[in-house]
Amino acid sequence: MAKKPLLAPGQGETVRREIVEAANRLFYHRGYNQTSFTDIAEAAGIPRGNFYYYFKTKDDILGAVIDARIENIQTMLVEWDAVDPDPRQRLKRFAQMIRGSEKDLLRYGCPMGSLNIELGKAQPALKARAKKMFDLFIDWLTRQLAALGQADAARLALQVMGRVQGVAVMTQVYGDREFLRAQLAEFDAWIESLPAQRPAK
Amino acid sequence: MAKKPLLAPGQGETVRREIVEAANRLFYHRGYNQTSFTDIAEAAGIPRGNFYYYFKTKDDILGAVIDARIENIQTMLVEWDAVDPDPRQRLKRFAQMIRGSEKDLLRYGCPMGSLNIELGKAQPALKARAKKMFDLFIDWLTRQLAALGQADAARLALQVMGRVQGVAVMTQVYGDREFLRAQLAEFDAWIESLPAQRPAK
DNA sequence: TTTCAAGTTAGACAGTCGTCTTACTATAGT
DNA sequence: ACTATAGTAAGACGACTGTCTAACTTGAAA
Repeated sequence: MAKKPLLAPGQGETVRREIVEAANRLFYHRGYNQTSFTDIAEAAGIPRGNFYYYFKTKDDILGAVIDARIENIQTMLVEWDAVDPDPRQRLKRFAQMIRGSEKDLLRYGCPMGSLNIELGKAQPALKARAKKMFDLFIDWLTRQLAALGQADAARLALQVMGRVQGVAVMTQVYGDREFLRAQLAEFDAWIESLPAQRPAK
Repeated sequence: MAKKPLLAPGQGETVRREIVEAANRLFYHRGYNQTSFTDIAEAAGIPRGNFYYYFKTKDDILGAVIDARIENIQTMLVEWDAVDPDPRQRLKRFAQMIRGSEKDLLRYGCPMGSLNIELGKAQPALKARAKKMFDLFIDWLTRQLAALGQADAARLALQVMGRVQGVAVMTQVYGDREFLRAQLAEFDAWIESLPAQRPAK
């Protein structure tokens, strides 16, 4: 519900954002459980004590981080939809976005996948929230594939996402940028190969 | 080199094995960084103090766990090769193995993938060791695909492994056993579709 | 029977973790 | 000028972390 700490529409809102940004970065780079309050406070440039004013628990921070990621994804997807009316071009933009984060992918893997895997091991409540990031992409992919006339677009979207996740894992495990590029090229080709219209029944 | 703590060919070797087994299970279920010495000692049923006699650091335990996993994988692959001379049947056995760990996959993801992702974030030395588990499968897959006459078998093996990893991630994220089964069925079909001989040049 | 290494056990160690309390400063409305 | 409130800052809290020491028990060789 209320995202604000108590009832403050003041200046501290920017501090709060800085904390979330720092935590977001650290959770991605080191993992959630491997990031401490002290780490975040240092990265955000605020004393550790000030923390509790904005977030009561570490889980709260993760909640805020997930919310921020979800919002970022949503804005991104809305923008894609606004810029490209053609679902095929939108899908290509999706591949392009992955290319754009090549460097991070090699080092840290997929931010959604790695977080979900970490939380899935022993923090079911937190994982449930993190899963929503996937939902956004899956729904968006489903819509694009359906617009291209694909039957069973939802199932296909899951498959596509799975393929992307697999590529992300292998890319991080082997630190192989060529593999990533080749797989993305294949993905592009696959997008091209999709029929333009609903196939004749 | 020396796997034994000092120079002991005595009884404590079984205790050592129990520690490694308990750690192996816990690292899989909770993650490496999320498992404490105390956890392992409790699970292995030995007092915490006895630990240091067998392993000097936590990293040492992980090393032993990885070694154990590597040995398990190797024995498994050798057995597959011994039982089935046909590479196609061997590949199906690979799919069958994944089916057999459905329950664990749903809850904890792929033990190789999740460990590599966790260690890849900030423990490069340990990750390098964990990567060897992947190497075993990749090499084995390459051999089977080459035996089936596939050109560029190594690249294809990477792709297959990537696909499996992607399925594992999605399976854990969505806790969807039907998705896993469907994907494995498709994998089986793909294996069947591979040409029996080297294609005419 | 003595000896000595293999293996066991309890607990100390310093550091870090997430959490929380308390006192402080700044500022805007009255 | 006074007051209420938003926000800052320091540091204590008990629990837990990985590591390490030192005293102990066992069992077999000498």
